[in-house]
Amino acid sequence: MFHVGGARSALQNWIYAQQHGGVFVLRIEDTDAARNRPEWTEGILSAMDWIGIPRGGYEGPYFQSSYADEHTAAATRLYGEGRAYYCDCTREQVIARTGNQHTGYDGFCRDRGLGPGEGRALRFRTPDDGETVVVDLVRGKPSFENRLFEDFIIARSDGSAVFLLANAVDDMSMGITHVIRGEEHLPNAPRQQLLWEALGGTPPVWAHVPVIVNEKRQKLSKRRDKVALEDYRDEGYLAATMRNYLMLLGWAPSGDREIVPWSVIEQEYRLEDVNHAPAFFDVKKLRAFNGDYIRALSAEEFVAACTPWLTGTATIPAPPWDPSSFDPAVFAAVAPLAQTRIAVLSEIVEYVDFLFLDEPVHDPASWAKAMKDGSGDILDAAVAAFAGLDEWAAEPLKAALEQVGLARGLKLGKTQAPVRVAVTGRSVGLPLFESLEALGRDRTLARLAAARARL
RNA sequence: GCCCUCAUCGUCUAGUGGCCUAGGACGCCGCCCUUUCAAGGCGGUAGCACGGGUUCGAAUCCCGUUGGGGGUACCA
Repeated sequence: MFHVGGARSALQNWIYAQQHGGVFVLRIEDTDAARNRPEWTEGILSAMDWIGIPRGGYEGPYFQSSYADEHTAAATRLYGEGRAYYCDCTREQVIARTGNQHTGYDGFCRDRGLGPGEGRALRFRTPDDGETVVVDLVRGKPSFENRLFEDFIIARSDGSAVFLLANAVDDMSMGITHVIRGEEHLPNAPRQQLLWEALGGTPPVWAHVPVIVNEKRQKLSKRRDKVALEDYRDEGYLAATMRNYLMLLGWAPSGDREIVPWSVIEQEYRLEDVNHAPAFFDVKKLRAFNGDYIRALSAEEFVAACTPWLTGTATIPAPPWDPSSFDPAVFAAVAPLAQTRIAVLSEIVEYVDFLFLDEPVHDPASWAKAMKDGSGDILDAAVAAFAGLDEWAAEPLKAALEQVGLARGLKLGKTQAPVRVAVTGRSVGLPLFESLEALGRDRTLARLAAARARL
């Protein structure tokens, strides 16, 4: 699962590295073994590749868990230098002493001189005064009062390092100069910076980008929101749409433009220009963008783009028809008509299913609406008119049905309704006569007759 | 609670003291086109959170209020 917020961060890192001749380093932060699976990495890499960050285009992936020895060594060093101390307090004991769940650690073990041992975690001795100023590309120079930091844990009682320490150590050894990530990490920046300094390094430049929120203005969460990039991909959002839209959250290219080639974004994107407020992930707008991107495809590209939904893949469900009855030529003939009608690729199936199914799926509401009195007469007349056609093509079919309507004082819009439902099963769909042409004479006539019999 | 942070149409944004009677996009509404539905064309709706300053002049600068978001784990 690759979170859309993560995708946005990756894109931002990728662009920043490109613009400054740097390299984007991908590190999988898997220090919490209980919450990580090696196989998840492949999903992330392929999702990144899909959205435009090719394998090989970055350094890594590195796995944080494989540097555990370095992390431990750093912890030991910090302890040896008196920058950290062991603590055997449980959370409950701390709360009992402070009487408050939110006040943080009270420094109880600071000067107890405890050595390593069972049930003892290592805490970093934070400065008692002064302030830590972080250089941040999007927010300027946020400063934090050191006395407000609790002595946070840097190594668990089993000796393993936690995120804060592991990151500082890895960032230093990997020569990280810029850390571009979500705003939720802003409070971590000064702590990590303190660690960098304690370890003798020069802290990086940070960039904390506002989070993406849902309609309730809460940070997009895996639990309640649709956040997996793969889900959007499988629904039929184009990669180009996705990366364009993601970069537009909190930022806009020059001029009154929104849908722009990736090259423009690569050229103009500036973290310094990113808005400071959280942005709502608006799927309606995403859809609209995707529709635009789909319409911009050439006929060939559109057909190719639809293929996964026409055949099914490991992650995209197979269409409702028998694979052997799918005819690429027939699809190619109607594809341009569908191109202006769908906003996500998965919708292609319902537009063309009548061509490949033995029987069209009859939508009850459409049937009820179209098959009113007089429809039997229209169906009969249509069968008669169509059957006598020399050439089975859209134009003559249209002319024939117009005649049927003319004889009854009906506009084409009215006359075509029962025919459409009889043949396609639905009251809305592709232009009717082109659909009939693609379906063929025999099947059209058979469906018309079958519908007539059902009345 | 405490710390950090933010605030332009419903939403995403343009705007960096006069070009703003605030521009674009999505959404929504209407009209045109039309074999359904789309697409397309045209038009409309709607906003500088509030209160004080500073200034000849403030959406733009300062202060406060209110409201939002993030963090506050032996998670990352």
